[in-house]
Amino acid sequence: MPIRPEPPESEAELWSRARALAGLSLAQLAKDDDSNVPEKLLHAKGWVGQLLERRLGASAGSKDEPDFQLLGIELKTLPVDRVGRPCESTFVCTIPLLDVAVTEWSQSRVWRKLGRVLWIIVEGSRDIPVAERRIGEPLLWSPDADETALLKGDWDELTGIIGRGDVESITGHLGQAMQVRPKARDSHARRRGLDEDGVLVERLPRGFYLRASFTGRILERAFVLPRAR
Amino acid sequence: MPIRPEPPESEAELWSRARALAGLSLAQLAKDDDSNVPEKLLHAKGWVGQLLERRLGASAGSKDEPDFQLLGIELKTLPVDRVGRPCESTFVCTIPLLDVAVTEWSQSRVWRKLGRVLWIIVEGSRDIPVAERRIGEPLLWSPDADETALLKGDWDELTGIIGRGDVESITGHLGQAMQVRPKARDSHARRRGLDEDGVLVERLPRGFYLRASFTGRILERAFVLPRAR
DNA sequence: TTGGATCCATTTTTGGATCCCA
DNA sequence: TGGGATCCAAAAATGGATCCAA
Repeated sequence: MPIRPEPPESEAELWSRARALAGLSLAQLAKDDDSNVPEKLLHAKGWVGQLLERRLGASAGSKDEPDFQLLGIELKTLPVDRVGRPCESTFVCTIPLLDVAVTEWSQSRVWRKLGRVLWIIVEGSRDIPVAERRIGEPLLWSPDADETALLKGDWDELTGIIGRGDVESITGHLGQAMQVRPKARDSHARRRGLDEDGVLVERLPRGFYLRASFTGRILERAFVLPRAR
Repeated sequence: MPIRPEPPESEAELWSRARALAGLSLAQLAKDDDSNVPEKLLHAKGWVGQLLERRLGASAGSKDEPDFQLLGIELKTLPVDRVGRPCESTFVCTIPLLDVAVTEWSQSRVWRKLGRVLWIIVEGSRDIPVAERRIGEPLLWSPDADETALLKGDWDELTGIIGRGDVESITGHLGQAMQVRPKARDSHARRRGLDEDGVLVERLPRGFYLRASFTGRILERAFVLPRAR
């Protein structure tokens, strides 16, 4: 009897569901889900995220919409180390190489996804067995003015380069808060893109990712600084 | 030990392979393929075409290229009735609703596919058991001036309507040689298209098809008229 | 540390077409 | 009768991310 709730009908309902999970181990969540806890995440990289999607009633599937469609809220799990700092970057979305350059920031997939996010903190240290890792506090976040400016700045810089057909020159070093990195089955994967002359060519698929340093500051703002006041 | 040849390296090699199949039954082909002959094609609509792809060494898979990539030749099976007339229309390609209107005929997927076609005639009467249906003569065809003009005329008319956002007004009645018809899992399927104002909307996916009357004339030109001279 | 590489499940798309009722 | 509806297999794309060598 797996627990598979209907989509939450309000932000308050989603929030209350998320609060109720804080402190539970992944083993406890998996039991209610009738799914087996993998020993390692190497061959189950999306397992934690999908477990939480089911448990919280996310409804978007693989549609290009926020996970909670009714509420316009995106769900992201955020693995943290023992000190509470993110151990990984956070995938945002794939990059439509053909038209990202003619898309306005306000109409972009990045902005649509990041406008409102339910972060679920999860222990991510590799020396903790997956089953014993615990869910932390949830955080309902929208970027403030500073964060929005950072993201838009990176967006403009990176999509500008892509629009010039120079995506191959982009490395993960670019972007203060958000970077562009490969997002593919492997380094041989190819999708259609544009070269410097606007001609169709095959390119390695890319995605936008939030740097761990950026999500770390989000957590600090929410959990650390308020207490210090 | 299924027969799975390498792609043919010349038109002559492909032609010789195709000639060798004339007169064989589908059961005989299936035996060399280690595949079972379906009783009806209702739930195996693409079976004959894929059987011949494997047997002849087609290499494009589901890429947007001619089946014999090296040779620029498209493979099409053509089911005919007892009198040798096509019993079905022939699917050409799906229609990229977003950009077909700004594509030149000479750069179109239709022209790339139909520039050179290896037609394999197959008995298609429903009262002949699938296993007993026989392969007919192959035909290596390129459209002549008249056929090209017909196709380009239909292309210009149909893509013009689509470009105006009027795809919903198109029925299978339009087009002399080539028509536009639904190409989808069912009538509820939707893809992105443009409305009259150029706004993104969800539309039923469509494809280009050759009318049976058009492919019938191709066969007449190749097999009937020469003998009558 | 972290940028580049990779992994799984599921959905969507593509290419192969034929079915069937008004 | 043929235009609209539908069917399957396989490949590609998407959304979920973590791994690991330098």
